[in-house]
Amino acid sequence: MPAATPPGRARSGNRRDEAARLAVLHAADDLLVEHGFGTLTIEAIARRAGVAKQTIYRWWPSKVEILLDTLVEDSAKRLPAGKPTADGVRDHLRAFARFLTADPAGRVLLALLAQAQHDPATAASLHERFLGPRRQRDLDLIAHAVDAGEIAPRLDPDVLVDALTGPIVYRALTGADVTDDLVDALVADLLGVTGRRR
Amino acid sequence: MPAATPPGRARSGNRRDEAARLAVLHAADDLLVEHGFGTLTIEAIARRAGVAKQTIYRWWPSKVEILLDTLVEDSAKRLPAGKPTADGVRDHLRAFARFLTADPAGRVLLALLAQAQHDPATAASLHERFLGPRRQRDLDLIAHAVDAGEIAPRLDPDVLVDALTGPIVYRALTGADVTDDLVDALVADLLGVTGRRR
Amino acid sequence: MPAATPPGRARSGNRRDEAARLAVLHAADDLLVEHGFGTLTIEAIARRAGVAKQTIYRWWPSKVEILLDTLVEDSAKRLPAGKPTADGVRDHLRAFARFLTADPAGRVLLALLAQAQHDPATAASLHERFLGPRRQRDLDLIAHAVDAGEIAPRLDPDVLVDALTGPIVYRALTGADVTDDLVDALVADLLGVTGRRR
Amino acid sequence: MPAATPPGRARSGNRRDEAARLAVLHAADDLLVEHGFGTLTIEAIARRAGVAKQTIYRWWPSKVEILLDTLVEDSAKRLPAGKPTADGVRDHLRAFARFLTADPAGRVLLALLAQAQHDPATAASLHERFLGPRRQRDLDLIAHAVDAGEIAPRLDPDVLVDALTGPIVYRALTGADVTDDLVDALVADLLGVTGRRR
DNA sequence: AAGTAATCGAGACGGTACGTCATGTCTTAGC
DNA sequence: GCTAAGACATGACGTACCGTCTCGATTACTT
Repeated sequence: MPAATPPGRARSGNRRDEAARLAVLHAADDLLVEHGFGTLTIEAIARRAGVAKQTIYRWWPSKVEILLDTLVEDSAKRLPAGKPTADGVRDHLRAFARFLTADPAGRVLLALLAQAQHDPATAASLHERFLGPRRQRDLDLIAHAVDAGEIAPRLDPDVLVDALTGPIVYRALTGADVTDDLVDALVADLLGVTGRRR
Repeated sequence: MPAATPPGRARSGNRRDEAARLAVLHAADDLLVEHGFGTLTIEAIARRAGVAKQTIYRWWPSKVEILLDTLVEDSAKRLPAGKPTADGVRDHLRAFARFLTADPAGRVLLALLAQAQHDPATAASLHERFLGPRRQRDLDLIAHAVDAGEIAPRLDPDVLVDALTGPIVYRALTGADVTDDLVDALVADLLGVTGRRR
Repeated sequence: MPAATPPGRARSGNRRDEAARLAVLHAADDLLVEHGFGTLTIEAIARRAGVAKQTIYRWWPSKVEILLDTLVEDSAKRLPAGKPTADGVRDHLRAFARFLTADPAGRVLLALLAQAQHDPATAASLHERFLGPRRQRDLDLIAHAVDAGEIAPRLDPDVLVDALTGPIVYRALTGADVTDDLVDALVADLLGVTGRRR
Repeated sequence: MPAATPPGRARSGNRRDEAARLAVLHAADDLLVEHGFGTLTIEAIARRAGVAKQTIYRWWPSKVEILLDTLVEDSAKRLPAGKPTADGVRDHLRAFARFLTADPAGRVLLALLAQAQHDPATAASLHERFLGPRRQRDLDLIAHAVDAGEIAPRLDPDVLVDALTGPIVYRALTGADVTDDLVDALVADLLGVTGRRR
């Protein structure tokens, strides 16, 4: 039966095992959500993923990079680019707030932001692979909205991004909830919405 | 010579050794600043402080509580209450920004905020001993300034506190600098300064 | 009851735990006999002894030194000094042959002699702690027997010791048995027994 | 140019590669002499021989068998059969002593004899491929010399072989030197040389 | 003044996880 | 069908800290 699924252990060979890669990412994600970063050890990930420790060390330099991989993949799915309108910016921030507080992948971001305080290498990776690109996208979004005459913020764009993102992240970090009302209030106060949209 | 200082090891006895307590706090602080939270172990603190491990375990339930002790003591010295004027609020935030980015004790706060993401017990302690009291003092300060007619914010006080604190903390967390200009811009945009000021 | 055995866990403190020391020695001995040197790992010894790995590393630099400890202690019990007579030398060698082939501690000696081929450090330790002293005792025994006129070997003492020990060890190493008859034949041929004997 | 030596990697095909076989044997031999048995790993042999690990596993069941191959090939070259005279036996033993102490292949024999203590499979292979045949040749040599009236040993041939071989091997195992004088003394004392010699 | 109690430095203990290495099995792909 | 290359599960290595414990010395409060 040439086309049948090979019985038992059937992958492996000379090339990277995609199944193992995914098993590691999912195991890391699950363990983080279930037991927190503190007990998230390489050994536990390996056990949970049914993968050898060495397979993890072969492909990832640290558990932080595993989490970054999951963050980058998950955030790409869950955080689509916003439209350059006042509503678009508001929805973009609402989605980010929900991501941080309700999505497992948001827990990953908070954990990495935390770990970055303890470890410069984590800080560098996090900036390069997530924070930097995201900030650039936010800046672009705002610039486009300004160009379109949708918003007229009084603050410098570089400050504005942090004035919007900072409170949301800070609330998430301190365990407070981040409601749509809160996001809307920030948007209303900082964006200088023009025209018909209140 | 019966009254002479005994050579070598000389105190100890029935009461808590204040010198040991201070040695532990300073050792923890120093090690955090020098090598980061990652390598901050109880054993390293004990070594650096010249104290037995058990002496630490007798008085502190975890290294987090050691850091909280240093944070509470240091922040009381470095973060005096602000005056309920527009300038007072501005200075208060400027001092907080400087504390976070330039003061060793600020590094402790960032480390604890980070650790709180990994460990609920840290989160609880940090709220109870630092974040809660500080937020209350911020709310009081703002309320007094509003009562005095110094400021007229459009945002709800509870949101306002995070709108001011959040960006500062977020910048510190991401390693960006927090200039007086940035603080001033936030203050100007969010506080609705009245009267002679601006 | 002041003389009673302390209840529960009663050892430890800042002094070495004799129970742990013995547990390690016995575990090593047992595992060697049961499964051989190849599977004798520090981890297995720790598991079997119910002891932490670090406790082993604290006191022994390698598994070889553990075995040497058991060898030295056991051989002292099982290999009493012989009397400086022709019969004494014969009994001494018979006991050694039995030790090598039938006694678990003899297995330890063969394993160490083997390991010494693979590792110079083992060779050095084995000489210092066992082979050297034993050779000296053999030389003394022979010298006394010669002085007493009990034996009159034609070979130089230094050669004689190896001429007697070598065949016994070699037979043990190659898995052959070492009978009393074989020992007696060697003794008869090499010792030049004098006087009333034979 | 079809007949030219292909550049770079060039042989292979569907027959066993003799060059690879020799490379493995030499690599094993070299590594044993250079770094000892302890660091002699399959991976190291493969690296040194410039051969894939699997190529080794395909042809040899263990590193012991690799060494046995080198031992059998080398000892055939370096240990010619002795002549059935008193001098022949003496020269035979002198050559064996030199083989053990000075020849790399002798180191291989000692290593295998050692490994045989740790592993019954090694013991079996070593007996079958080296020790057994060699013992038989020794017995034959002695029997012929006795028949020829060259020697008249008092010991049983089976004991005699070990009485001659044992001390030499034992000295080699314990790192002592094995001089011609020592061999000659043993021969003189055990062989009962007759006739014109001595 | 003797006894009691809590402190301290020291460090051994049973554990868990670390990151590295070698094992022997397997697959891919070139010749 | 052989080869080199190398991914994989397994498991031991020796190290670092964990948090608990026992020790012996020291010093203060009790009677």
